[in-house]
Amino acid sequence: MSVEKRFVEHITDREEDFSRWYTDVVLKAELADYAPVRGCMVIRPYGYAIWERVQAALDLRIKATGHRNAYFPLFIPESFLSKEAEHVEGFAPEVAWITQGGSDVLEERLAVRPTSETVICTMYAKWIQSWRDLPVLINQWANVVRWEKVTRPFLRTTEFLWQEGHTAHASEAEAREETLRMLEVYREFVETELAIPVIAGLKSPAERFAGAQDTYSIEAMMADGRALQAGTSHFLGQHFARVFDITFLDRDGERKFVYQTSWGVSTRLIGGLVMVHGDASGLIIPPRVAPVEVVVVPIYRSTEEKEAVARFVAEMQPGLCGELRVEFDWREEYTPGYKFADWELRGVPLRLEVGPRDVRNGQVVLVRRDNRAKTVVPKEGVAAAVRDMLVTIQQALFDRALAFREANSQELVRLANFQEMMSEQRGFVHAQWCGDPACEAALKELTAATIRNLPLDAAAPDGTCIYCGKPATCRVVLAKAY
RNA sequence: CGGGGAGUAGCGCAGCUUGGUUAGCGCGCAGCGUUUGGGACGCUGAGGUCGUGGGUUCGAAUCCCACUUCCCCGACCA
Repeated sequence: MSVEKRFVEHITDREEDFSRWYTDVVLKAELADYAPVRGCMVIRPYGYAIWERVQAALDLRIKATGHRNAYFPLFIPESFLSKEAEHVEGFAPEVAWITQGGSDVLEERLAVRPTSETVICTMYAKWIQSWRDLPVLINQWANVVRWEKVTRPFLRTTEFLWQEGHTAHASEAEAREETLRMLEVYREFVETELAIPVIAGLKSPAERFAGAQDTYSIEAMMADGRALQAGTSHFLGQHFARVFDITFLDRDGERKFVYQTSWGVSTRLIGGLVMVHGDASGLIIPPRVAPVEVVVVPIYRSTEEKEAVARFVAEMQPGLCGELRVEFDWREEYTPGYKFADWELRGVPLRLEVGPRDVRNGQVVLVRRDNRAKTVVPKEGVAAAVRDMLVTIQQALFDRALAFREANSQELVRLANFQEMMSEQRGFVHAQWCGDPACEAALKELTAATIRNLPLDAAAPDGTCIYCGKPATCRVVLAKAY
């Protein structure tokens, strides 16, 4: 029996059934639970604590790039949504409608926002008069509703939490710069805080956001080799400005339409976190977003031992608690072994064991969640050792995820090899493309994989389209996606 | 939205084919005692509108119809 198997009793085997493993972990680690409403979930305190850390870390970056938070209404009049044809068409199938308020049937239906472009644009038209009013850099943290047919906790739920940034600029260049700036903020944020390596790139026209001129995304590889879109940033051009009449008087005395962007990441990131770092024992949370960084598990038999351990822990406590998120597990009803498994399931990155032996030797045992490596450290150096180790774990998780992605990525030029790869195993395929949507659609039909994006850091194309064999115009990453 | 599977105690399941007394089992939960360095053990105990609604029947967890929710595989989306 493998080490993993010996330690795990209640979770579906990850290799056997990845989907069930995912659901088991989300439920058993108490990140979320199914709500009594179709497609909806309850984010439980532990899961919400992760979201709060994600929010805090991202909000800091959003503000550092000059944006401010605001809040727009949940309800959007139907007429607003209908104004931009492409936009409505894109969202129509998944909009929830309010037709009645109290006992009165509404004259105009209200959409529960699937995204807020239309309300925000309506307000921007009112607020923007002069070039002096630009740029407008606003972000909102909100819930949105999309009536999805198939739902899964965190990955796709009817209602989800996200942040949506909406900006307006005087020039195209400035708006394009903003679009890429925020994409880069997402890339850095996801890689630094969530330890998830991503590929930043341009979406193909077929995968573009409804109403956008260009859509960019960051794409991550899950442990089953499938891709997860972890964030998007859109250059909206003047589409919405024209429809919602957002104009300003420029320095040259001319009235012009603004250029806009929008960008967002959602609670889906938590699903990604689970699927990238988790293992057979459950969750592994990168230290920087972990609600609990270190769990202290005391070990004792007799009352005397318990008291000795308690004194020992109390002496360490000031050094630990100052800047670390620490949990002390003094529960009487569970054995240490149970607690080990319990906190591993919850993904706490570092465990600190203190038993009679450690008290005698003036030491503690540190156990890493990611590789279960044990280190004995003297009591005096505990806080420093813990801090160091958390940094190490954060990096190790990123490195492991990156190595996994590379091991499951291939550069392919022949269609047959692509089909073979997608049928036997999953992963990312780097290939070249002629840019014809017909080839893209045919590839999807053939392999179930889609063009995830056109990586920004890719070299210039120098070959032929993997499907039609004509000269390629770009390099793409293909994968089956969530 | 199409195809398949499922809903019985907090969780995992049996019972249903062939309707018939108080609907079982394991884990978990509560109390007490012994335990505690990788998911401890004993004893005692609590816990169920059998997903919801309707129908058939003297009688339904079991048979029939509708609805609903979840899971898996596809088509659509963050």
